[in-house]
Parts: sequence; C-alpha cells; structure tokens
Amino acid sequence: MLTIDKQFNAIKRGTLEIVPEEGLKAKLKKAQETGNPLKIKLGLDPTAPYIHLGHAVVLRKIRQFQDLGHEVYIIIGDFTASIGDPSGKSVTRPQLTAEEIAANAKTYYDQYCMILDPAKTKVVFNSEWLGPLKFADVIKIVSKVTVARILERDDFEKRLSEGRPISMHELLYPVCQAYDSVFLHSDVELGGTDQKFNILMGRDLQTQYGQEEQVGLFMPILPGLDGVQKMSKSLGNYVGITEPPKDMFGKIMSLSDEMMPTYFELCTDVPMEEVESIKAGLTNGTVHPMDTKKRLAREIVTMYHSAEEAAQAQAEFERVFSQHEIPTDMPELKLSDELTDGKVWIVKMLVMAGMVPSNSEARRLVQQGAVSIDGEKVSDPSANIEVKDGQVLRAGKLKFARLTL
RNA sequence: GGGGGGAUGCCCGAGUGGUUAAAGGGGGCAGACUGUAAAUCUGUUGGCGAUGCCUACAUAGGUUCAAAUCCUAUUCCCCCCA
Repeated sequence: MLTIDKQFNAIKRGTLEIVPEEGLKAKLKKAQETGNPLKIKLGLDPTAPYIHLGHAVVLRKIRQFQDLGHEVYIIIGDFTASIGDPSGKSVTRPQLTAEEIAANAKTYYDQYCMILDPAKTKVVFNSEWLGPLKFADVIKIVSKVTVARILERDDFEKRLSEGRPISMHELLYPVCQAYDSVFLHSDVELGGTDQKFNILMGRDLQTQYGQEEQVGLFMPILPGLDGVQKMSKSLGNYVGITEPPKDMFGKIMSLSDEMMPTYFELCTDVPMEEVESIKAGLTNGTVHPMDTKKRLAREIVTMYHSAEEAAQAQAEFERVFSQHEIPTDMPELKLSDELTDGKVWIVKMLVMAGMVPSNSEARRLVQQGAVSIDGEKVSDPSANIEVKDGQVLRAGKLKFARLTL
C-alpha cells in the first residue's frame, strides 16, 4: 500500500488545483483506515460522444483513483443536457431523445473502457433522481442557494453587466450539478477549470445538507493541435483515442514544440522528473525536438494501441516524411469502370478517391501543383491521364491512393 | 403592451439599385521554406468537363432593363420603455 503522501502526489500530477488539498489527504487517509472507497464523480455531457485526448486527461485521472481502489461514478447528464451548461453562446440546446442519449452513452462506454476499469465504473443518468423531483422539492433545494452566490459565476456576471440575457433555467444548471453531488454523497468531483463554479457549488450544497463536502479536483484544459484553442472535435484540432495508430502518430507530430511538455504531463505516464528534464533539455538545446516529439507520439500510441503498432506508425512516418517515400499501405482506387480510351480525367480521380469534396476543389488542387501520379506532377485540370495499374496518386502531402484497373 | 435595431459565404464583418461570387480579417486548403513542426512568405477558398453557365446575402412573393441593396408578408434574434 502506498503512503498517503505518495497517493496524494500521484493524484496531484497534472492537476491545476485541488480544493482543498488537505481535504483530499484527509479523505484518502480515512478511506485507507476504514477500507471504504471514496466516491469519485465525473459528469459528462451526453451530446458529444467522441472521446479525444482532451477528455482523456480527466478520464486518466479518474483511472488513477480506480487503481487506488476507489469507486467511480460517471454521471451522464441527460437531465441537465436539456438546460445546457450556460456559456452564453447557445442558450437553447437541441433536446436529445431518450434513444439518442442511450446510443451516445453506449458509444461513450465503449470508449471509456480503453481508459477506465469497467469493473470499478458505475454509469448513472442524472434524470434518474432529477427527473422525479416535484416543484416543491426544487424550491426547497433552490432555497439553499443565494442569488448573489449564483451570480458570482463569471459567465452570469459578465452577461448581466453587458446587458445580455440570462434565462432563469440557466441559473439552475449549477444547482442541478451540485445536487448530483448531494445525491451521490460524492467525495471527489473532477472537472476542467470550466467546471470550477459548478463543482464548488456542490461543496456548498453538500454542506447545506449536512454532508462532508466533496473535494474539487481541477484538470487543465488540454490545448488542441493548433496549440491555441481547447481540443475539440468541432474545431478539428483533436486526436481521438480510437484513431488508427498512423493517424494518431502523425497528428501528434504536427504539434508545435512548445506544446510537448504539456502533452507529456497530461497525456502520458512518463514520470514527472523525466518530463522536467525533457523540458529543460528542450530549452537549452540538448534535447532534439523531433526525437522528443516522436517519443511523445510513441507513448501515446502505445497507450491506446500497442508498442508494436506505435513502432510501426513511427517507421511509417519516417518512411513517408523523412525519406519522402510513399506509405506502405494506402487506399485503393479502382478505375476500370471509368476508363475512356484507357484514360481518366484527373479531376474525377481526385473526387472518386475522396480526396476532395468537389470537382472545383480538385481543379484548384491541380492548379496549385499539389497533385502527382507516381511522383510526376499533374498541373492541367483538364488532363486525361493514361492510367497504369499500381500507380500512386498523391494530393498534397498526406493523401495517397493506389490506382488499380 | 409600446418603441427601436438586426439576420450576409465555414466564422467574424463591410456593403444600402448596376463591372458584387460579394471588401477586410480569422479559419481551412495548397505551394515555398522546414523537423509533415512552429513562425514567415505566396496562392486559393459556392457549384458545374467551365474563356462560359448555374445557384447564393433569414424565408416567400413583388417593383425594376438590373436587387444583398427598394416594397410586402413571414420566421427568428436583440435592445429600450412598461
């Protein structure tokens, strides 16, 4: 058994803040003494069922708790989804049907299992306890929270002062989330910094209900591949945990150098001392950035696939980009039905290969000199190409297809 | 309930009768440079086998030789007063 301090330090890695740190230590201690596991809470929005490295940061932290023997409750916020966490951007959210939520939850579950221990994970829906509440119950709950307290929330405060609208139901969102904590008697709630207000609200409400307050554990928001905005699918700057090794490796290699230490810390299990020395090495130039990035990519691919696949992905990467050779495997494009006098229009090929969405886009690529066949540039958008079996069509740096007849 | 403002391409945002497929910026894509990086520079960014044609400025009609721009109705959003 690890000492409390060691447990605490392991958990602390990568966290932005633990509120309060002493509270967590006390809980860990109590759990060890009594043998009762802590209840770890994580709320998830059921609307976006695609898990990427950004989500993984929090999930991996949760996994650590499991490894220490604690119980994890994943709360699917199906009830609260009908409110939507107030952001001021989209006040109204599309209502999901029960089927959609169930389907999303299932997809989620399949992906969690890549990170979490399914045996120690309980998935619950907050509609289960929020749904049956009567209006009188709601008033009772709400009476424990003051308006001033609610309006402290950045987003509300800002909107209020800017004269932008705030709907009543939005005020209820943090309360609902806090009530989840009360209902579950949670000991620790994890979330991104954007969850700070809601999680602290949970502490307040638990106190009101005479419960021991939960500890808030905040993880940083992982910046996306662009290094600027948070990782999100809709921004396209993400690495999905179910992506093929090759894609995962390639995407990580496209990170900017400055992002590397952050990714090492939040996305891998490389010991912190080593992360620090890598960081120092990068700063004083004793460590080669590209090698380091390859290491990073390898660590991450290994985590979600395997060491062999990671090695293969790296070999492939080096082959294509360092030695400028073509990839070993690529999609095939069957052209036998498209031949006219043994020729195929270049634009048509690109569209058929799925490399571009439209003929116009294909023309543009050709005109810009991004298209080649067997290394020979095609620059005329109206060209009809005489195709030979096995030739390689390339568009831009990343898109390849083998032509077959 | 009354008064006012607004809805433009992936996003932001100009444009108030005619060289407007629509300025500018962001983002994306491509090229150069590289370490498939970042930064920078350049080009490009509705569709169509295409020196032209079609579709687009919330929706539906209308005026006009000509509309994103004017008129009418509809939908949605915001602000102020009550």
